[in-house]
Formats: sequence, C-alpha cells, structure tokens
Amino acid sequence: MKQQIATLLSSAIARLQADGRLPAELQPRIQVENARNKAHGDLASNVALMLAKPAGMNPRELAQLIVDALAPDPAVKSVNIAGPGFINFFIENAALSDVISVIEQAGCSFGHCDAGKKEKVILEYVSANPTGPLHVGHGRGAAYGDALRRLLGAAGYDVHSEYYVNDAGRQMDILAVSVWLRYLDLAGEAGIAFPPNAYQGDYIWDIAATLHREHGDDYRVTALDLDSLPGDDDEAKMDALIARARELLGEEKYAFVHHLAHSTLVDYIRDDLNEFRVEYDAWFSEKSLMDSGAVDAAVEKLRASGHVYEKDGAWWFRSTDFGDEKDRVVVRDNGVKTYFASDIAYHLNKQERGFEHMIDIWGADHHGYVPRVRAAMQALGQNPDSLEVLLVQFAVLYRGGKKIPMSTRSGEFVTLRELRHEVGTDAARFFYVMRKAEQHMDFDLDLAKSQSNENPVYYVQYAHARIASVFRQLGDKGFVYARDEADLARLDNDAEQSLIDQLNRYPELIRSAAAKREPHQIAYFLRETAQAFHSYYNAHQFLVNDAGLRNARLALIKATQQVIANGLDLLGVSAPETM
RNA sequence: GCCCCGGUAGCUCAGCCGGAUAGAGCAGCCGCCUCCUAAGCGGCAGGUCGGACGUUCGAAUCGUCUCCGGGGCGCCA
Repeated sequence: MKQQIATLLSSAIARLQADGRLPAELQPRIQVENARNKAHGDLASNVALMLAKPAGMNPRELAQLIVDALAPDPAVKSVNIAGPGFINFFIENAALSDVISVIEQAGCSFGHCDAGKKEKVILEYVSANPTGPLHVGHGRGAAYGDALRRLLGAAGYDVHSEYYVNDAGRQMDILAVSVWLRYLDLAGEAGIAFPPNAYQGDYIWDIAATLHREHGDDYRVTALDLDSLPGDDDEAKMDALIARARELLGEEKYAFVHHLAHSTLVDYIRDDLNEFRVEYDAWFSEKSLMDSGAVDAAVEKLRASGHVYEKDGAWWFRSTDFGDEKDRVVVRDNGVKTYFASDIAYHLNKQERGFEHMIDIWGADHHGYVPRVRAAMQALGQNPDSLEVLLVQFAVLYRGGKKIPMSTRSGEFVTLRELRHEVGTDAARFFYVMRKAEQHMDFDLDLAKSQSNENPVYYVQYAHARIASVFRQLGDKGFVYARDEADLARLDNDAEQSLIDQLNRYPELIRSAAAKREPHQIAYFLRETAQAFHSYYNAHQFLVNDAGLRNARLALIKATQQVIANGLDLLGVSAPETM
C-alpha cells in the first residue's frame, strides 16, 4: 500500500515536471509513512516539505499542486493537506481488508519477500570456545543470531548458519590439563597444586570423573613429576605444565584427554543450543582447518602478496596498510600460529565456499578485532564489505539487585541451561531479542523468575491461544466457520480497523527488520498486534448470530493468529493453542 | 591516551537515514468477569529526550564539544 502511494506521488511529480510546472532537475525522494495519528489519515507523505526549498515554493502550495496532479486510484478514499504541508491519504476500507485474503493464501509464508535475491549468506554466531558450558552472555548471541537466521531467510536470503568450534589452540590445552589434574586428584595423587589460571568449574571434575571411571589409573603419574615448573608468571608456568603433561603422558594419551575434554563440552553445547531451538547448518572445526593445511596456506598467501614481514622472530601481518591501528602477529616466535591466523583461514574458506556475504555475530568485547579481520580480507583481494560484523553488547546479570560477576575460568557464572530451566526457552528467547543488539542489557534473574508470568511473551502467546479458543467454541455454540459468508465490509469499528492496519504493516516490517538486522522490531510489533487483538476481544463479541459479521470477524482473527504465529516463529518462540 | 556501545517517565526500554501533541511494559492509583480463557480490558498520573553550542522552516533524531556509565586496546583465544 505504501509502495502504491509512493508510485502515485512520484508519477504526479514527474507529470508536473514534464509540464514545466516544477523544475525538471528536482530529484524527489518519496517517503510515505504510516500516519501516527489516525485523524491524519492512514498514510502520510512529507514530500512537499522536502521539495519546497529546491522548488522555491511554499510547502502548502506545492502540496496542493501535487495533490491536484494525483491520478485517481480506487484504493484512495480522500487526500488532504495538513500542518506545514503534509499530504495525508485516507484509504478505502476494502483495500485495507484485502490483506486478510492475502494472509489466507500465503499462510506461514505471509510477509516473506525476495529482498535478499537469494544471495548466499553465511551467518556465524555464538562460536564460544568449548572450554565450559554456555553462559547467559552466549545466550544472547544465540537468540539474536538464530532470530536473524530465520529473519534473513524470510526476507529471501539463502542463509547458511555455522558454529566455528575453536577446538585447537592453547585454551584447549589448558582445558585438557585442567581435566587431567582433577583426574590425578581423583586417582589419589595428593599434593597437586591446581593452577589459578586453569579451569575451575565443577564440569571439569565431571569430565575427570568419567576419565577415571572408564580408564582407572591409565593416565596417572606421580604428583612429584609436576613440581617445580619453570616460568616467571602463571601463564609461563601453564605453558610449562602443558609441555610437561604431553611429555609425561605421551602424545597419544595426551590427545585422548584433549579430545575427551573438548568433545564432551562440544556435545554439551550442542545439546544446549538444540534445547534452545538454535539451529545450525554446520559445525566447523578449527582443528580441521589446521589439519588440512588451510591455515598454512592462508598465511603463505598473505606472505606471497607481500603483506607479511618478520620481526623479533615472529611473523607480522601489516594490517596497518588497511587501516588497522597496529600490525598483528600471525605466527609466534615459537612457530605457533595465532588464533588470528586460523581466523583468516576460516574467513577465506567461507569465501572459497562461495558465500558472497559473511555475517559474524560477536560479543562487543571483540570489537577491536574487526579491523584486522577486515584488513586480512582486503589483503587477500576480497571486498572488505563482504564481511559484516554485528556486535552484541553484554548482558549484565543481576540477582537481588546486585551485579553477578562472571568468569569462565573461575567457574562463577549462570549457565544458559540454568536460565532455560528457570524461565523457559520461550521467555528467555523473547526477552533476549526484545532489546536491540547494541543496547546493553540488564538481565534481572529475580524478575525473570518471580514474574515470569508477566513476561511480555505470554501476552503475545495468549493472544494466539485465545484465538484458537474462539474457534474451539464455535461448535459449542452451534456455528461453523464459513469463510465465503464473511462480509469483510462490515469490519468497520475502530478495533477492527487498527487490527487490520497492524496486519498490513507486517510485510514492510519483515523487510525493514531484515535490512537493519533488527529482530527486536518483530518483538515490538507482536506486542502491539496482541494489544490490538486483546482490545478487540474485550470490546466486541466474535460469535454473534449475524453470519456475515460473525464470519468476517472470524476471518480477521484467524488472519491475526497467522501473523502472530509467523512472527513468533521468526523469534524461535512457540505459538501455543492453549495456555 | 585511542576506539566501540549506551545515557528518553520511579524502573526496564522503543522511537534515531529530521517532520505534526515524545511512546510501551513494569511499578502506582481508579474502574471492568450473569458475556468467546481476567496470563485480559478501560482510565488517571508520571518526561529539562545527560548538558552546551551549531546546521535547519523544523532536532530525541544530524554535526562539534563536554559530562556520566559499560566494554575494548597481548607473540590470549
């Protein structure tokens, strides 16, 4: 409808330009908005205000000129000029209620569009290191990423979603060593000092217990062998400890512990995300990238193109050539490739797999990392715009009015699993996605728990369930829903009009939310739609004796139910038939 | 010091590629179930849009400066 009015306006202006009544060089940018105030009409355009200056005319006179030049349209009931020069359009009810038939035909694909033109997009989210359970911070990235996956799909993109598993590198070694030390403790080795920078959480004990239960003393060494590690600080001692562990266990046994630790956690994470209805097309292993030689190849490719130099025994990527604030190490002086090196290889791999556009969702704490990855893409000859990084701000947890400190290492955090059990998947996902990503979020656990019934998600779901309930009551009252008897022209009261307006907004909303990567728009829309429905429900009876009216009302609420279900689905929230 | 995000009602937040009286939820107060689920509805009250200056016919929205809060600036991942 907006599009239709915009076309009407632009052709009127073009006609005025052709007649020489407006300067030919005017480049009108037509904006048509939903009028905020119903008294102003259904749709409004400020085009006369925008063009007044370049045209050298009084805005109201210009508006009048444009209105007089408008071609008649059956959908337009009337047009008027208001305020400083707004052009307001009143639309025929029949044109507005057409949306009901459109929804009936399109069903669960109502609102979908082809804005994405089937562009191949790879969307990466969460990708947390498998060094511990997911916590509530990851939950936000998961809810946002998965909602975006669904939203981009609805907007016509060919989306592939992926979790990048950091199953290589030093953190995984620390994890393996942490498990092993706990295992030695369980095996009866006394006097082992557990390093402060090892992973402290209870889940480490659980994995160690599995190792001990299934393999007895196979991995046991005497605690004395672990004494007197060289190193000036905790990190250096940790490196020495890792080296000592490999030496004492031998590569094969070390690899086994390493694998047990990481696969246990990856499985745990996968289950968690599954339960949270967060879906992936693929889980991509960093280790596989290393084993295949892709990381070496990526570094070599950078070097061959002259973007790498050697300094202090390490290899540096000259990212400053592409706007980064300093150069970055890709190979350390000990020969170990950095996480950055494998990340370059991973993003190169995404390109090689044919993805024209890459979207990464990262925690806001990684924002400083963006320029270097972008720089690497450029150095490798890729368009830097092909990588889009969306930063999700932190969710700060509060309990009892106090901030809860979080650290994976110390094992002090609230897990996503706990959150799910406390507030449920529906409420948690809706809550997460209600705030736009760049907004800091205060997550009050007490509120989420104690007042979960007042969570906005129930308000929306209740609207859906209420509609289902009305249809269940039909038979009890001796009626049958007969769509062809519906007289949609009878839907003329305020409640019906605003509900119909709301339904008309949905396709535009999907387009906008997808383009701006803002699923929160859907959450807000759903609440407004539910509000419009609940008001309607309270003000009018649907199951009336007048068949024309009754069926029209049923058609309207059925369409409403469909739109609510579609919107909830985009957020990964269920649409219950009863509550 | 540099970079990113935020600062709108008592609280949590929408609105931000400029437009008509700044919105919602929660909390507060007053009403509404002989009627399709009251997890609901109607109403009242509540705001220097952090501050200053600038651009503009018009600024919560754009620009500059500034104050406050969060985060980031490793041969960690």
